[in-house]
Amino acid sequence: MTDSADLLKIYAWNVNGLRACARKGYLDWLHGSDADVVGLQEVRALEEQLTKKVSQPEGWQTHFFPAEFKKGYSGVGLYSRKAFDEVSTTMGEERFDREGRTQIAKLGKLTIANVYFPNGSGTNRDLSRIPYKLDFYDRLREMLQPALERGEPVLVMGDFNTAHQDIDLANPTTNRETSGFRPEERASFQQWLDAGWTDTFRHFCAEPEHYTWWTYRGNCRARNVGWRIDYVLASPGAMEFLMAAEIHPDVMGSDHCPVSVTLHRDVLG
Amino acid sequence: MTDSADLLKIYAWNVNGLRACARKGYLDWLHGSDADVVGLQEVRALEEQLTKKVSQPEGWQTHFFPAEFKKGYSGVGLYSRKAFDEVSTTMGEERFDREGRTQIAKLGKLTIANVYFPNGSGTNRDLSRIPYKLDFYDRLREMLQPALERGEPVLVMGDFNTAHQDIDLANPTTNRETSGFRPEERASFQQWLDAGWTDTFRHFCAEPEHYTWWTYRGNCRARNVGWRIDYVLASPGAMEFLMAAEIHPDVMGSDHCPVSVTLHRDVLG
DNA sequence: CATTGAAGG
DNA sequence: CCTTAAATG
Repeated sequence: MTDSADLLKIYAWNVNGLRACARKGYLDWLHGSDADVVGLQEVRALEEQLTKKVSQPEGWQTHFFPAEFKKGYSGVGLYSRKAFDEVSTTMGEERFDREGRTQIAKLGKLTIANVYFPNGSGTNRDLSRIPYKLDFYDRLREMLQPALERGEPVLVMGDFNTAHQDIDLANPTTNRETSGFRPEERASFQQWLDAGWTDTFRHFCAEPEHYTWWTYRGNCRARNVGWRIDYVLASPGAMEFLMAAEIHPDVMGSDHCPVSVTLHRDVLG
Repeated sequence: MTDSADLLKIYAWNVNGLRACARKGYLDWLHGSDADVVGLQEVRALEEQLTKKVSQPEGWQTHFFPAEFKKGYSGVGLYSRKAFDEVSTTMGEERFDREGRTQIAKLGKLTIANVYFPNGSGTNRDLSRIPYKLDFYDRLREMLQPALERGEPVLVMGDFNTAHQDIDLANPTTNRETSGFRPEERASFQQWLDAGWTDTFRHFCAEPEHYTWWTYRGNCRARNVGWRIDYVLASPGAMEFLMAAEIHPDVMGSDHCPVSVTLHRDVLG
């Protein structure tokens, strides 16, 4: 029998600007949540631009990794009730590291990669950033693969900016050529699964109409015209401890909603 | 005896972005007002960016003159219940005309110059735009002087971006070096009076603490820490018909408030 | 402390 | 449709 004290709940949320999200109640959500760890994407702020209540909330350990080449762009952040043993941010390539996209944290034996994968759309709504996005997918996967193969528990979570299959977006047909659902992007996502990672939400739920992002345009969220582009992937070593995977569409504050996994605490070793 | 049907009421208002001002009730003010003519400064929009209710309100004739070299910058607009006989916008120098600062309208014999005088502060909060501002003052004054000397009724109204005397701002001492109250700017304003123009508000009111602009910072408007930088100047030919000059500090929607003059309708000839 | 456009999403 | 920064006031 497992009671809640034995559980570890981990969230990933693209907040689309933490300052804006904070105005809409981020701290209420955080303090009221059952989260042990929260990974944010698109923080879009330097730590010093945040209020102290947001950057260092009572009862939480935080780490921020902003983009260094452009203010207000990208950026990831981690919150944990218990201090991480280690947080690293390098992918070994300056072109990835400078965009504030990746934090890899250790909590006991568990590795948590909090990631904001690149958007494939370039400056003029073109597809010019797709090669960078695919390279990023490859580099991170190659980086984490050894730990997976050693049987370690690893989570890769965040905004992948790709819907995997037709079931993962409301309008697959009209979006076949749209960045985020193009064949090469979907194939790149598939490579993670082929390499042994599990899409934790799909592990528990085969139903359609579960999305994590809705454009602000045209009232899409109310109509649930969305995309599932935020995921928690788990290595086989983490799957042994996986109790649940959820999407939280009722949590407001961003155009994305949080996603989560619940693990048995034994995953920490 | 003069009743209200014999009066002509003319307003000038720096709206600090007409789209923003419209969100805060500009049309309610306009339709509820006793204005015959309204001159706006800092419209900061092309006519096609305005809603039709704002750009062509029922019962009003309108003319807009935007800056042509930068979107969202400067721009003046005129509203009149009765059609103008003529509206011209050129000062004869491209460097002035391209910034959308001046409309000179004729209503019968009355000439109304609706003007957004340049701010003296340059890009880096420096004083680099003061020479341009002073040249603008000179050019417009020289342009209008012949009509004044012919005895015609002329009004020059709008945001002069200069407080004339100590009485015209809450903190004269600390602002002696600030653009808007520097000696050379005040002298340039004084030249209008020396040339025969009357500061209509001061004609009726010698009291201090009457301001037309308050910075949004630090709750200055509630504390009435402001500047009188919006004026209606009248030629001797207009002064003959002047009944009142007012400041309307209770009209909200901008960091400036409207100013007005009331003339006898005989000024139209 | 506001407004605006631009880039990015 | 929304966030952010930069220019401007």
